[in-house]
Amino acid sequence: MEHRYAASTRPALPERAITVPQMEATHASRRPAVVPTPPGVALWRALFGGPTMPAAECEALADVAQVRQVAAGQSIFSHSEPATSVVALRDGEVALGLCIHDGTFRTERIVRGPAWLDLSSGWLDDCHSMDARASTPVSVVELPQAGLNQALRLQPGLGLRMIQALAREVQALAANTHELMHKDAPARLAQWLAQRCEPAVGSGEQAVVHLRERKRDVASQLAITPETLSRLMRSFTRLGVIEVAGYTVHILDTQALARMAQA
Amino acid sequence: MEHRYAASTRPALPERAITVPQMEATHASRRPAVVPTPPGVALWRALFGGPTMPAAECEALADVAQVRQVAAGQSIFSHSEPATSVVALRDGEVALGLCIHDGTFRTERIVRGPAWLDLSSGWLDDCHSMDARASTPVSVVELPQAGLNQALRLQPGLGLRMIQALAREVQALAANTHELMHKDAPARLAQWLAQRCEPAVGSGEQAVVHLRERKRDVASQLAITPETLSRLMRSFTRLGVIEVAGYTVHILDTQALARMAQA
DNA sequence: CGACGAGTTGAATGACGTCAAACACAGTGG
DNA sequence: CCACTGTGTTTGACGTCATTCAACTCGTCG
Repeated sequence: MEHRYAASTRPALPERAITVPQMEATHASRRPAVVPTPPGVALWRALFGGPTMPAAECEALADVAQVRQVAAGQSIFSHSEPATSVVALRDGEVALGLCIHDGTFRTERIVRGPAWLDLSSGWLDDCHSMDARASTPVSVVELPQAGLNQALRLQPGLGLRMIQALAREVQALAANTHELMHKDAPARLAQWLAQRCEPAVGSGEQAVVHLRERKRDVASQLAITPETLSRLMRSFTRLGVIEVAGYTVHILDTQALARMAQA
Repeated sequence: MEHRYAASTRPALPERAITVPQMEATHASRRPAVVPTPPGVALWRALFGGPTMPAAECEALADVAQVRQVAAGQSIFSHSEPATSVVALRDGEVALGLCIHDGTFRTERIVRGPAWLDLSSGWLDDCHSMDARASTPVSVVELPQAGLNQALRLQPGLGLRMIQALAREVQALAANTHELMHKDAPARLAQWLAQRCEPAVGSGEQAVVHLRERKRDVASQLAITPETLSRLMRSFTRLGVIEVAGYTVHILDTQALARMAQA
């Protein structure tokens, strides 16, 4: 009732997520208009998390990589479609989730490139475990299984890098599982906020989180309903831990937030 | 009220889980009494899931593997202890979970050998993500990072196998996460039962699940309380889907169970 | 203006956890 | 053989947290 949206904070909604809502997925499955530039060293280093990745290994990957442009709203791959490649995201934003019965999409995770989209299914002769849908125009890199095997033979060092990338994914998933099993909704939200709070934005001591997706998508990721998210935000605000202005969340008490994320 | 425990079904509780409850973890951290026999081809094939694994690769692994015997109740590794090895379980039963504040242990998963215990942390210079505690006397195989790198150089095919093992782990964890996010307790129990129902045991058509751990540990794995598990079992029984006799669960209606596991 | 979609808020419902008591069974020692 | 004890499980009463349903507001787009 007291504090309505500040003038400049509300319109900052992540444009494309709103302006491209669900129903643009109709035609134009590929767009050869923009010639895809081959992926460079920077991409591979970002994906494998090592600034020390030798150029030769990058090249071996680039040789077998296939770039694909996907329009916003389009499906990139779908669960239960057999996976023949390891898939990475070069540019843009992708919603990973599951397309449920009546066509509605349940987002489980939102990924912004560069990042892996499906690092595991491609190695097994198995289906993708999720659906992936572009929420912006994206550029996707696919590494077919056969090509990967070849690259591994040429550059044995790649094997270790791939193993480490998978190991990181396992760690992340295990942590996620742990949270879901043992933390309640407030703790999960607190952790989520703490994880992505940028240190400060000039104005003194305050940490800030800019929500870059719709709040309902944030809720999806936390496995709660949008209503619950809203209530939790208000509850945190009443406690003086955060301050919400549209899609900008100011963290007033970082320690309290960390404490709430514990249990 | 009507059906009390059948005479022969109840005592079948998985002995050691009962007779070794919590408090044997005191001394004797290693037991050189039994000379550990070096791990054989069968172990590696079981771990990597391929009957086609060449003997040379197995040998390369065996060369760097270190076997360790751990007594029941002992810790095998502990979370926040830096991991220097990939760890596998050869024999016995291990509870993976987290040792919470006051010393109580929250089981998240129960593993019976042969299986991987921590396939990911050892590759990164990172901590184990869980605690592991032997619930029977176990035989553990450790593959130190340095040795693994060496084995990978000698046998390049090992890289691919390791990648596939990790990929399988990622798939399993992703499925688990998915269940926790979107399935309620009855669905999770139904799925858990359906997953481990042995086809039949001679007596006609009936599928059977033998609980090989305490019910409270089953509950832990499903992220519910023992009370809720008990109530769900009774509710399923009332629906005519299962029949519970101590630690033996008869599946009366496999299809109904599968249906309940869906949503 | 009117429609629509995002977010918020309130009331009602339900699912699951907590607490406490009772029960079943095994092992022990009289 | 029989109480007695300890552990595991079951049951009931009750509370809490989160979802559901139904308004309602705000802003944008037609």
